[in-house]
Amino acid sequence: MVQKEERRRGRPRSFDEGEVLEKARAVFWNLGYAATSLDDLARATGLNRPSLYGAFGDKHALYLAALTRTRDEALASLGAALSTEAPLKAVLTGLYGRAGAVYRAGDAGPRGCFIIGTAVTQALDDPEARAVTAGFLAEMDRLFRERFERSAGELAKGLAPETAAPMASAALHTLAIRARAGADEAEMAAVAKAAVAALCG
Amino acid sequence: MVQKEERRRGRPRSFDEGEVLEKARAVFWNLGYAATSLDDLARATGLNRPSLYGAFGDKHALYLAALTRTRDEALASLGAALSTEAPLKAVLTGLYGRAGAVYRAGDAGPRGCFIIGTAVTQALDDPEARAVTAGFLAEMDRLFRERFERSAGELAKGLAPETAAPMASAALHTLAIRARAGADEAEMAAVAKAAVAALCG
DNA sequence: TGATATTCGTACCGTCTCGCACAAAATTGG
DNA sequence: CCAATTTTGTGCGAGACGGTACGAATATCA
Repeated sequence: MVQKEERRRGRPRSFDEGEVLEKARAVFWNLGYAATSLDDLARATGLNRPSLYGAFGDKHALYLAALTRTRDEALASLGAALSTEAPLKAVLTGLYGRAGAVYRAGDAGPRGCFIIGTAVTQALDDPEARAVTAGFLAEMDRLFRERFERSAGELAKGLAPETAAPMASAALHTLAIRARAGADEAEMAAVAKAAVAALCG
Repeated sequence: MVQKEERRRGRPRSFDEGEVLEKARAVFWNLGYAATSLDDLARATGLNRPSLYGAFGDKHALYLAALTRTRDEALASLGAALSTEAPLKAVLTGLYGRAGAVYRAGDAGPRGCFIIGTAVTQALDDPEARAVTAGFLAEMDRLFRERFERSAGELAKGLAPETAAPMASAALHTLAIRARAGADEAEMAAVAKAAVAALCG
């Protein structure tokens, strides 16, 4: 049974935590961690700084919350896409196409992948961001590898699952980078097609 | 004939512009553009802020100088590596191995590629950084493609030069990302090996 | 209704930020 | 030796930064 959240004692919150986190993430996504100020976040979420602070802790904690949430959502989405039992070529084509569309979206220009576009920069000086990033990359490799093991016959000749997996991840990485650098739809499609060709022959 | 730099009128500079640029780049490389302060740069270079300002302009101009210099150096190095006429497999293996070593170096931890690790984040809000990044990516693709066209027979069966090129670039991108996320030498080697396998069969 | 608990909004603190003004220092030209 | 020119270093100033104290507001509990 679903545990109904019991009413707490004091003044109720005037915002939804999830929505706020999403709006905050959008700002981090556009500007990166370091270039985002608490004022930017307050403006975007509609909250003022003390409320933000009370709900999530300081700026770094808020960023980490957005980061881990993104990691979970992205991996869930990737896992779902890879669990469909269509031909591998079709699965990958659809997957890369949808990823490219996400990477090219954004209110302030195409913004790539949140983790690759912001956490990688942050990773050197921020052990927690680095850990999330490393876990994200490893899990991505694992999901690809497991799918490739289930349909190894559809890989390009001579390509083992554990060899194809990091290259399948690499295709997503390069799409994320190229999108943020301003690649147009044609280039994104060409890269996606090249990845499928290299992986499936 | 080499134009001897004639002595200028006033007080001579007490520093070498190239060395300063290199030290400044190291700071940007570790922290990213936004998280780097002029004080950080002054401390690392030994100059004080007004000298830095006088020689390069503001923080953004200094970053762009470091960025374009890195682009030029990296592309020259890649071009040189790809112009050796050894077997393609050997060329790529050596190239990815050396790139991985560079990406794993750094006084404050493995720092990846300067452009991918800092300019990609910056790209969304900074048209000049985005332009340098986009040019870097395009030129990289071009260098790979031209080399592949010269030795198309060594590519994996069914892989065209213009298809293999973006994936060869993607391998460098993923190496840069993984290094900054803390990948150990074994993972870097495995990814490099996987890239060669996917490209050369 | 009154006590308690939680959140909200203003207002503020100390610190750091970038960029520059200004005078001293160091060199060349005459 | 003096004028002209350029760099150097101190030091400042206006503003942005992250973070918090505190009282008002809004809810539940008894």
